[in-house]
Amino acid sequence: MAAQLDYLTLKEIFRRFHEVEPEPKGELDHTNAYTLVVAVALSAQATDVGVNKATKALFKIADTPEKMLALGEEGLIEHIKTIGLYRNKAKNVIKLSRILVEQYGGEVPSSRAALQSLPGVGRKTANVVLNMWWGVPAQAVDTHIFRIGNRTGICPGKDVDAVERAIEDNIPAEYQHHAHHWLILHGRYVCKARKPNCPACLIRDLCPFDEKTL
DNA sequence: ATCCCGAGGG
DNA sequence: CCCTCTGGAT
Repeated sequence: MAAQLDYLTLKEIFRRFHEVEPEPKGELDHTNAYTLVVAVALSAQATDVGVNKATKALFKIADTPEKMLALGEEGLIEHIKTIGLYRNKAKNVIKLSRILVEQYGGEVPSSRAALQSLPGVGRKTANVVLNMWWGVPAQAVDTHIFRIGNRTGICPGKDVDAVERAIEDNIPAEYQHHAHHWLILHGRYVCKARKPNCPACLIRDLCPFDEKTL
């Protein structure tokens, strides 16, 4: 676990991220708050490319909780069988849809507590929805952010909660809201798990990892 | 700590 | 073959 980078280094790192990509977006396809929740829930331990492939047809016939309930668990499974963990995910999406209809008037709630009470929605998924849909500077720590946070020292921590705190406590306030997407895209395309592409890295000169592996 | 679990890459 | 992918519930 790399040591926490200092404030000025972090400021320079995010200045560069912002310069290259002022408005970073996620890559999970969705058409409304409901399909966003479902897409993020489906994305656990799966690639967004794989999730998008499955939800393309699914969201054409079930882009509301009511329609998802009409489709049913078995019908849903047929659409998401190509995604990992599909049995648990199908059960959760059906249960979650029923709760949205019965307790939230078919709408997606805007509080973390309400989101996290939904089956299949934990802290990470709730934070993604809060950030992307409700504009809250919530920090969802996924596999990429946990890895590169520790590898680079941008936001190190022994578990995801510690990494989330490292982000909130150390990343300059003006970059908090978009930090999630800058970090995840950097982790996905450059600072990859297996073969990090250090020569193509925007912050190579500020990273403690590269010099050890050259 | 363990289970869930298919697709894609190396 | 093995590893990784925007985790969550038990």
